[in-house]
Amino acid sequence: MPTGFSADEMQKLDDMVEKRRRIKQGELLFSSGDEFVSLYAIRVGFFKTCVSSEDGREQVTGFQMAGEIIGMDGIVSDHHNCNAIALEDAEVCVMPFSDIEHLSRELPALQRNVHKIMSREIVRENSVMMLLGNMRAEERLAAFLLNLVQRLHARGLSQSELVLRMTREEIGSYLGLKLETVSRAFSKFSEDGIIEVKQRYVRIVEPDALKKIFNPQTYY
Amino acid sequence: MPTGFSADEMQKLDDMVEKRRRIKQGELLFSSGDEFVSLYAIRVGFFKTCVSSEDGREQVTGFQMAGEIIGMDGIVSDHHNCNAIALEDAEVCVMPFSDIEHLSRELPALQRNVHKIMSREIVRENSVMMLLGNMRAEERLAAFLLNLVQRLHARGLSQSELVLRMTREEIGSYLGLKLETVSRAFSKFSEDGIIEVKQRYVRIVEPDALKKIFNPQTYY
DNA sequence: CGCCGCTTTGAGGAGGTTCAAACACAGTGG
DNA sequence: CCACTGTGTTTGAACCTCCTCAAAGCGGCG
Repeated sequence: MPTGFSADEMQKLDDMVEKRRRIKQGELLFSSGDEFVSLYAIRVGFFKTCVSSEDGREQVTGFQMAGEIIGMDGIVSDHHNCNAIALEDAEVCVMPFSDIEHLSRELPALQRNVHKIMSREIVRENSVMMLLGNMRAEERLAAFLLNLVQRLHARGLSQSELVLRMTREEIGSYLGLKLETVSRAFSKFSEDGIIEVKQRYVRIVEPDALKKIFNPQTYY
Repeated sequence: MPTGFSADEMQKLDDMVEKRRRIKQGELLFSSGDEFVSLYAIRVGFFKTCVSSEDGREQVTGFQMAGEIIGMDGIVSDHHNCNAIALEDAEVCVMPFSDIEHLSRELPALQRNVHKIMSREIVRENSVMMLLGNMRAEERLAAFLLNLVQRLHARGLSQSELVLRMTREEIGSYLGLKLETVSRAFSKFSEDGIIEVKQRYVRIVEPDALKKIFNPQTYY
């Protein structure tokens, strides 16, 4: 949240986000069909969101980490349209959406923030569509790794090392690939000396090579 | 827009949407990088939105018709993140976003509406991700046709006949397929007697067959 | 230790892409 | 009026990437 609020306003914001909820690894924060009541701000932990078709196919629609907001899919129909699952033990702030709407009528900065968060999600999904529609397997994985490490770095973590919170299958689902294809791409990057991989641990040795794979043209 | 506004409120809404803009076929309503000022409500016509990567690949992110809102991609960064191109001569209402934010502080129903519109876009993009990540070519085209005809029907048009406003290439870009693959899928549906196709004209002869292709499980 | 979930690797196959050529249709101008 | 042109579409054949199926390997945990 940006600053620029008075003490009184901060108090109201604090009241809104006072409620916490813990979710253990593997448990659902909410699932498709649940009544929509609140948005959730992730305090600690790592989530995936996924939708499933009636015939049982699953699509991971995003991975969310501390500081990010989830649940906006529920606003349109007053019911959630995806599942949110904790990939590690997690804690969220429960923010009742009616409170958010009420408060953001008084606090233009909060209103603007809510709009930006939703717009950011729209833009993110646009770039995932680009990924899924136009890119080859290795380009997708390169983009995925670069995005993850960039977000982790913004949270004070390393920009070259990370521990994946999700399985190859979940990465594959997000990227529109099978788990074997993801594994092969990891192996290829490793053989080429671009990354070091050991199970969930990944170290990015040649970030520029990764960027070049993600976006070839820029480097011609 | 839903009703439930007083006469005074309606006047304010009218003032906000008074400004119109005409866009000829092939012209841009806005393009990536443009400063974000307004959302646009389509009054007449048909648009596509698309993003392009630095190496020139294009991804159509959506097709929008009369009654739908575009431009929400611009909120997050105060600059648009995609191009909006008219696929036929069109007219839009220009709705300055600062006015929208100002008014929606006074009108909870408007505020709620703005939130729903953005949430709807997020949910729509989720289902496109499912399409791109999990479905085969014919399933994608079936889903696309069913979605189009359903939206047209909601506007009082036929639920079995439509004239496509976009090329095979644009459909392909949206669905993550090449234009030849789209063409072949049309031909296949036509051979199977599911649809009749003549260039841009399409008649859905067997909607149930199309639904079955889109979602096999439901019909087992 | 031995089980279980996850990952890696290989071989073969399928769906979609690429390249190429012919066709349909609308608009233009002789 | 009709040939001419350009854009968009259809169809075919060869190819390539990714998927499928299968088996083995790794690592954590009871």
